[in-house]
Amino acid sequence: MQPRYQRRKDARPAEITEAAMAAFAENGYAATRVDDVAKRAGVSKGLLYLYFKTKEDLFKAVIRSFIAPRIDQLSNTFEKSGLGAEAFIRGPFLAFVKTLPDSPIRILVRLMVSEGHKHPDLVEYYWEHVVSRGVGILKKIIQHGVDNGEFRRTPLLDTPQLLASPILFCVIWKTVFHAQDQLDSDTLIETHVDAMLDYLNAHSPQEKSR
Amino acid sequence: MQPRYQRRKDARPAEITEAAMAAFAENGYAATRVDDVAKRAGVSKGLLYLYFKTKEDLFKAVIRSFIAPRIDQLSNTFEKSGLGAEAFIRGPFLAFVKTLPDSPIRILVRLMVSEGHKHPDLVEYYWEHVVSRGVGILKKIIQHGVDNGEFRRTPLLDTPQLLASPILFCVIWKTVFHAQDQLDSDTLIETHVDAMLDYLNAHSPQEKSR
Amino acid sequence: MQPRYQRRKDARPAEITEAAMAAFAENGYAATRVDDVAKRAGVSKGLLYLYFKTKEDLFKAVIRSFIAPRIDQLSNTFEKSGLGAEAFIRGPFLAFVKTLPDSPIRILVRLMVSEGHKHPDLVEYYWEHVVSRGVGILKKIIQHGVDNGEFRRTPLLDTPQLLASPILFCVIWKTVFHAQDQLDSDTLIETHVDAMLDYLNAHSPQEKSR
Amino acid sequence: MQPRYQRRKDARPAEITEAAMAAFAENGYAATRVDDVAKRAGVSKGLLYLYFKTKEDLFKAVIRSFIAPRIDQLSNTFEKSGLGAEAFIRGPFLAFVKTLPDSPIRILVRLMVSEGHKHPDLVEYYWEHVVSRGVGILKKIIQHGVDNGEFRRTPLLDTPQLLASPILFCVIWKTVFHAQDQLDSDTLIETHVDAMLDYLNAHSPQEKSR
DNA sequence: AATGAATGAGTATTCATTCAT
DNA sequence: CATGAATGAATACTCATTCAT
Repeated sequence: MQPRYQRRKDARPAEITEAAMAAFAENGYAATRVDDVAKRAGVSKGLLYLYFKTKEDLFKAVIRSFIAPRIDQLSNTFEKSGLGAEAFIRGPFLAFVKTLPDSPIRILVRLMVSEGHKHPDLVEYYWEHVVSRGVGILKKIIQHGVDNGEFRRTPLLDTPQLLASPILFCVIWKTVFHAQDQLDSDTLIETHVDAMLDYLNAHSPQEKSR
Repeated sequence: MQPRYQRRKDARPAEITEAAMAAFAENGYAATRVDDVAKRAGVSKGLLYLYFKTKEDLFKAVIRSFIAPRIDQLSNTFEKSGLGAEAFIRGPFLAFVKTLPDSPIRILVRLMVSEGHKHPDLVEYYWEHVVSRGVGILKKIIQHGVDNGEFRRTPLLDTPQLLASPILFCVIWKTVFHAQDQLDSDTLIETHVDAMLDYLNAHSPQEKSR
Repeated sequence: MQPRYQRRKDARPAEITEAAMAAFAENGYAATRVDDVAKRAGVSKGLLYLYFKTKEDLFKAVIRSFIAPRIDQLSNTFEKSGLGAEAFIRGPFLAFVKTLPDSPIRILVRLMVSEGHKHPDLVEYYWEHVVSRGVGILKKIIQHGVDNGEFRRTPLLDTPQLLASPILFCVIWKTVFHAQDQLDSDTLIETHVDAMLDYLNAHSPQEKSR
Repeated sequence: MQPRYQRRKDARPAEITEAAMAAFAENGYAATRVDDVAKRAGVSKGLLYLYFKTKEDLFKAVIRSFIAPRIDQLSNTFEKSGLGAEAFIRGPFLAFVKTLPDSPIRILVRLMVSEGHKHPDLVEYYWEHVVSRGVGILKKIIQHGVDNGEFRRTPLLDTPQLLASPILFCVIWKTVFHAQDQLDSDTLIETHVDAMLDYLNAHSPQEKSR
């Protein structure tokens, strides 16, 4: 009958979720009004409640919409690339990582920091699906470097997230100080990676006592 | 039980501010009820409003109470120490930095990330009084190392905050994933500093062309 | 009992305004609770705030609802009547004026006296739309009487509101002393008009030196 | 011991009452804060409550402080003057009446109109001590004029307050429209008195049927 | 499916009043 | 007498949620 309506039916949840993402990103959870989300999505409040039972429901849907399948992709890329650890880090890894500070992940980080406390299940969810896997991949890469003689055995094997730490640093810095400072995140990240690789390289002559 | 009248005008603001700090840290700005802050402080709502005109006022007082005078202290320490750059970084700097991830700064960071958006003046305040100064000190130390031949000339001169980036990383990580993971922030920070110093050291034979 | 949903968007504002008029009339602005207005209107507080952004908004709407279009009507009546000034004053004018002391204008007067101070824009509004026009009509009538020889030239041309002053007098008197005294406002007003016309009449032989 | 203190002790209530009068005049009863009154009076809130048990108490004291003993004085003046009714009205009465619209009575009127409703005892008090007596004096004067042949018998004998009605009119007008219009109350009152006397004069040839 | 009028519990803020000092 | 810190009840206003249409 009314294809216009039917065609949109499937898209509705996503439309609302996107509007909500923008709203939550701007104001945080508590300060975001459901009314506003509905208005942004061009939908009535009533309809919104048809798709999401509560405001919290909507919030969770927003957070979940961030699942980064690229994490697994990164893992695959590494295994299929046949590259050495350093080459992979300097190549695909660095390229990927440099895109993050200006990606929508900023929103996710902001929301997790602000609201994570109240939604432990979401934190758990992200930990399991994204973060711990990411850390696992990093560990695998470093281990691979050690195994094939590229890298020394360093404490980085126990805290591989150090390799990716500048991402979080840049995201936070940009989120908070965007008005005060234009951080050159590319350079910062590259420098960090350079330093890490120096540190990891087995041919480095210094004694790393600790 | 408690005497109704305590007549301790001077201590009150600090008492209230501390209670508010705890409350804001737990729930964020919007989700914190003034009523609760008053209760925590063992004070009536009315009294709270005698000292702070609005909830926002209170919030700002909390944030401002974080001024880290230790920043300047660090600067002084460096200049008076007579230590070389590396020695200073490995010594007093590292010691100081390792205390941060578990200090109340966690709260500050959380609040700045969650609510900074809404209070640009506070962000500005912190930028001016704390962050930009901190960055300045880092730069001065590195520059000193370059000047006296300890360090190579690297991009770290332009993004000195990289030296301190793990602090923010650890704070965020612990804030969000305290239930999932016990991050060994000491090791992470030490490893990072080791790596940075390797990278900076002039005697390092590699070409850092980048 | 009452259906929760009445869906009568159009009538709502007027219903609320009327309830508010009664409440404000009874207690004045500050002492009227929005809750009470809502209750009187048989409506929830929330709905009230859907139509009026603030309590002051509501107050202004109430005051504005008093616009007396009869003012202009009076002017037209005079011009179309073809009556002489005295005949008009003794006829339509007197009839109209006698209705006022017991009309809802009492409320308006009370509110303007009590709250006018705080709402200068409302006073201005009424001055412009009602009072100054009313004074203008009075002046026109008297001037007409002078022009066609009915009336002498008297100071009433400069203070024509004197002709209508008993209205305000009666309203105030009744408002304040309703429990102490039953003022016969009809007689008072008629007497006043009689006196004014005597005074105005050109054939009156006395010298008005003043 | 402390004559400074003791000397003021007696004056305190009056000082507070005056400050309160100013405050109530500006804002009305409900919108006046006891704090403000105390501050205006240069006194602590606690002391204020030592003299006046409640805010309402204070209000009543303010209102009562207005008792116009001049009312009785006017009555005496009339009886001792030996003047005829017209001469008295044109003389001492007019002079007295013309002072009123700009006297503090404005405040009293405003307060009675705004708050009288809530304080019937005050209204009663004023009715008995001031207003009904004033009306009585007016009636006596007019009656005297009738008795000695100066005046005709008119309905003014039943509504003698008409003679004084412009006072109230001017007070209200000035209170409400001070920003819009500079009413020449002297002229208005004089004109009104002229007209009333014309009307009252027995030698006036017209038939006053009503 | 879609709307938006209607609800009411919840929150910031004010201010008369008290009372330890 | 005098103070002003302290209280808490009262009140304007918001917003998630419901439901007749």
